[in-house]
Amino acid sequence: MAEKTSVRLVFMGTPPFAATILTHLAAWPLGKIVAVLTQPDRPAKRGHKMSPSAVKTRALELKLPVFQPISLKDTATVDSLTQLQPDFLLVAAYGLLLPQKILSLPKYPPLNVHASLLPKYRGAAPVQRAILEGVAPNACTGVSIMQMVQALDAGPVYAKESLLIGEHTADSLLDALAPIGANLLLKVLEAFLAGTALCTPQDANEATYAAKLDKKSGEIAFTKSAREVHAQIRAVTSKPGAQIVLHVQAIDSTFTLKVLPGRITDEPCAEVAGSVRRTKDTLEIACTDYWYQLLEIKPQGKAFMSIKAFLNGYLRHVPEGVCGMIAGEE
RNA sequence: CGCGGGGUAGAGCAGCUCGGUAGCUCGUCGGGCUCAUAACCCGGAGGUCGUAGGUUCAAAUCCUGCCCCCGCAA
Repeated sequence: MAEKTSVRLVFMGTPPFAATILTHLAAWPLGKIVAVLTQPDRPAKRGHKMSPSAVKTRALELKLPVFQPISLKDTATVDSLTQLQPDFLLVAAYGLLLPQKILSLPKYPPLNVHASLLPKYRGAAPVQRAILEGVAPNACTGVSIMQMVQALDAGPVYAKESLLIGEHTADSLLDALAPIGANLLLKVLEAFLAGTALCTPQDANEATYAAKLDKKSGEIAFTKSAREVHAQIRAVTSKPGAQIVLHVQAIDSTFTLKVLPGRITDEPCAEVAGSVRRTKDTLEIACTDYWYQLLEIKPQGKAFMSIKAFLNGYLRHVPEGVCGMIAGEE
C-alpha cells in the first residue's frame, strides 16, 4: 500500500450523525484513521444496560481503534494522542470541549463539522433550532466545516453547503446533512493537502446560538399558526418528542400523547386555538389559522399507531364534531 | 436487581376491583339498496385472552415464574 502518502486522522464524535461522517472518512483513500474517540458507554434504556455510542459501534465494525476517555484534560490522554502524531483532528458532535493542548496537537488546524450555516446556530441543537425557526416554505439550513478554536463554534469557516428544510424532521435532516458534511470535509482535507485551503472568519454580529432543547419544548401549544405548530413538531420529533395532553369532554377522558408530524389542512379554522375535532376518520386540532390534522400518535405505554386506530379504540364512542381541547396551555 | 405502563379476532380498545355465555369501534367476506359510493341496510367468518405452572366445581379475571413491547430516569 502507499502508506507514505497516507495522512493520519484522529476522529472524535458520538451520535449517528458523527458515525455517518466516520464511515465516509474511513473510505477516503488518502487518509488513515489512527484513532476514534467517543463518549464512554453509558447505562441507558431499561434495566441499566450499558450502551455504546453510534460512533463506537461503527468504529468497531470498521475495525478502527476506539478510545473513550472520560476527560481530555488528563495528561495520559493527551500523551497518547500526541504519540499518534495526527495530521488532522476531525470532530463531529463529540460532546466534550477540547482543551487548547488537544487543539494544537495536529499538524493542520483542527476541524469540526457543524450542522448549520455558521455563524447561525452555533451550539448543541443547530438542526432543531433551524427547523423550529424555519417556518417559511423556502427556509434553508446547512452544514459547515470550520476550524475549532477555544470559543464555541466560533472558528473560521472553510466550507459550507445549504439544504432546503422542507418537510424534514430533526432526525431526517440530520441524516441528510451528514453525508453532505462528510463530502465537504473531504474536500477541505484535500484542499489542505494541495495547499489551497481558504477560510473566512465568522461575522460575530450574525451569530446566533442554538441551545439544546429541553423537555418543555416538546410540549406543543396551538396558540399559533399551523405552520409554526408543524415546525415545532418536526423540530422536536424523536428527541424530546412532541407531546400533547388531550382532554375529550365527550367521554370525560384525558390522554397524554406523543405525536408525529401531521398535516396542515387548507381549511380555515374559526374555533378557539386548541379545540379538538373528530370526523369519521380524522382528528384535527385548531390552530390560530388552519386545522392541523394528526396522523400518528402514541398513547403512554403504547406503540405509535395511526390516528384511525386511535379513533377506533379509545375514541370509538366519541361523536363527530368538536369534542375536546388540548390541555396544558399553561 | 433504577421507576412505572402494557400484551384479549387482521387493527385499536373494553371486560379483571367483586372468578360463571368473548364484548365495542373498524377492517375483511357474502348479500341487498343505489345512476353511483369510501354512504346506508342485512348476514357470516375470524380469538390457545403473551407463555408455563398453581388455586378452584369453574380462570381473560386470583397467585407465582418466564418471554416480548413501551415510557421515564440516565
